Amino acid sequence: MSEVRWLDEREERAWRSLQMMQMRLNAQLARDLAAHSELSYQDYMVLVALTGQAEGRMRLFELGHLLGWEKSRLSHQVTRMAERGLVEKIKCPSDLRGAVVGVSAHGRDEITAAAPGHLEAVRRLFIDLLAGEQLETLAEVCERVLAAVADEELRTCPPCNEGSALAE
Amino acid sequence: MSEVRWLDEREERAWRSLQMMQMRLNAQLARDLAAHSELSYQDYMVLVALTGQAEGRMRLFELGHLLGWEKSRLSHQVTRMAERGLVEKIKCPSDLRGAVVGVSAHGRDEITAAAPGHLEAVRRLFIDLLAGEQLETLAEVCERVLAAVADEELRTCPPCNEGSALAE
DNA sequence: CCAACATAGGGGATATGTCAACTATTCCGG
DNA sequence: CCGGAATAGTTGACATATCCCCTATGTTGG
Repeated sequence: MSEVRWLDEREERAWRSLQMMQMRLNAQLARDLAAHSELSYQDYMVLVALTGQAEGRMRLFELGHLLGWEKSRLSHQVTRMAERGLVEKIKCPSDLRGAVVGVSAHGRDEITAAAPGHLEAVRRLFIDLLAGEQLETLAEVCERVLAAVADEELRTCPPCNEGSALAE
Repeated sequence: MSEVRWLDEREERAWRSLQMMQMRLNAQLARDLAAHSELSYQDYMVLVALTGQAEGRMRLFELGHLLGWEKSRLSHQVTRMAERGLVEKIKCPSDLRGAVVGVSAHGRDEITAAAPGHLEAVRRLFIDLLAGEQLETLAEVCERVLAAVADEELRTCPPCNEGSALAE
């Protein structure tokens, strides 16, 4: 049980500005998307993932992995999108537990209309502000952190809660 | 009306990994906090802000600026926290429109108990994974983006909606 | 002093996220 | 071929966020 290592000035600055950026940037992009289309940011991400697939459709759990979403969130989201006619959901013939989601014609129209504006916003507020080297460093940082998080998710989530209770 | 400039591989990688990291890292930190304390991540942020103040209290709108939250969100959040006894809210004597929020004794206990564990998680999953230079670059990137977002917020939000309807 | 506007905050309706069951299949070892 | 574990997805309750409008004060120019 060692001393608490508080963040020093540089660490504090990086951590705080990252959190701030996340919140503000996402909020702004979401507002922008909402103002120029009928899609929420989440709708947009789902449609991007689907239209990137060969036939514009994929298994729900694959979509979940791709987006990094929990299955429950995805299920609710897809249900809502299906109600609005943005996607279609059918039972998977080869695995009766499963379902396949696909973009509908309407969904394609919406994403096609929204994508250029959104992309522009992403460039204006993010990509085009940064030098190539900064993008490079950023990606390395994110991937490093992502790996650590994935590692901890494994150790904490699925079959854990047993063996060694850390400090309880 | 120029061509759409899609993201190239490097840009795509940086943007995608950033979004992925945001989601996963925050989710993991929130889960960790929930598992080891009675506080949500949002509760934690409010309490950190308040305990950083001279008397452990501040005006609601100042807290809002500090956290970068919208007033409505903050109002709901503080109301809930007050119901749980984590903070106290009183009318501001010098400005009858306003309110002052302060940490309660219970709130102090909770954050004191939760802080070391959370800080450790932040180090384990983020800070300690990165070199000093990476932290430096990250902070610069975030601040640059933040400035652009703040700028756009000004031009888009408060007294806008008039003058030139973009494409409607 | 007053009218018009700005600011601080509240609150409801609704959209979305999270958690913890729960069902239906599929997979696997014997 | 069977029974148990794993997997895919759903669902309802509840927590939280956002939108938009409402009230009460302050502030200011005439």
